[in-house]
Amino acid sequence: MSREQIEESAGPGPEMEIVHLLRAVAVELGRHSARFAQRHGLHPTDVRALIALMDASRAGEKTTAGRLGAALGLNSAGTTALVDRLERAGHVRRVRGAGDRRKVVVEVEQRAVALGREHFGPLIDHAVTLLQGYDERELAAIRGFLTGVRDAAAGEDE
Amino acid sequence: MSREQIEESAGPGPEMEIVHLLRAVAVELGRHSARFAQRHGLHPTDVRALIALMDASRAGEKTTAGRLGAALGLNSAGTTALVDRLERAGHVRRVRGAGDRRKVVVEVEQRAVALGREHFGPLIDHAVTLLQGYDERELAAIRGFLTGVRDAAAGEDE
DNA sequence: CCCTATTATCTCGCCCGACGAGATACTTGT
DNA sequence: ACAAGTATCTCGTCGGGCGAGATAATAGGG
Repeated sequence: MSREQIEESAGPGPEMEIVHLLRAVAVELGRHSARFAQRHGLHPTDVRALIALMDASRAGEKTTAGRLGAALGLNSAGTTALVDRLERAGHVRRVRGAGDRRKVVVEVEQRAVALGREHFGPLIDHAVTLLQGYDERELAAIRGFLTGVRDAAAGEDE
Repeated sequence: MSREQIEESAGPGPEMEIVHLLRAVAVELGRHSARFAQRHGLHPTDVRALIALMDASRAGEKTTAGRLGAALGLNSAGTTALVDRLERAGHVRRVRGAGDRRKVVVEVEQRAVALGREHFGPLIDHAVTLLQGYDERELAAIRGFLTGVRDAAAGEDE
């Protein structure tokens, strides 16, 4: 076992402190989403779905029911139930595919976007303000670290 | 509306890019935990419980069933079921409280710690290696940003 | 020291999100 | 036009989490 590995597991080195900090951030962001969910009578999966839909929308892509379910790791039955819930709550609407009429495109209602902005806006503003206090090199470090961790977490297996 | 706010909502400014990056990191860390869960036949809640138990253990604290449930937002029935599952799978053991015999202390089995290290170790090593490439000022920026976001996400409401 | 109030956990019955299997509707290739 | 393939939906079931209440142990007033 190398010296570094011993330090990782045994002592709170300066790097490990940041690793735990990042985990804490992930946990708190999760809690923050959960509060949004509970406040609007949604389930965690519903929030994940809305976020996925808005991400796709921002990238200019249409999201079908199947693609949404796949992104969330649900099977077709669960996907139908999910879209049913979101539609019943007025957060999305089903639109039959124009070219391929088997498909169902799920579109986010403006009302849901507004609710999301209302809840996550202050936190985003706060983060942006924080970032405005750093210079280019510091921003590059933050960006580089986050990118590295994201890619490592995403690609590590399978 | 100020110039900054227009940029936040409308355009992908340099700050918003990092904000989305942070969210992506949170999502990927969640997926990574989910893979660990599925691989060992656990539910997301079980993983959260193990992490909470190990955090407490690292801080030298004994965790009772009640405290564990409160940390996860479960009621007593759910907590009992959770500890039942973890105990049946051999990840924890129940120990009757020494001083107060009503309490049940939940202790993590070494086997579970080893499984966790096996799964999360490589990712942690990768993050530590990344961090070793930055100087003090860059590390301070990363630490400062993460701390700020964590506190904002945790304290924003209620 | 006993009796009541309080605390910690567990048991029981229910709800509902997610799954597997299969039905239905539409499209594509021959 | 027909068979094979694809996208979504329906039905029955499983299981995590909840509310209500039972049980066991501690703490406090008389």
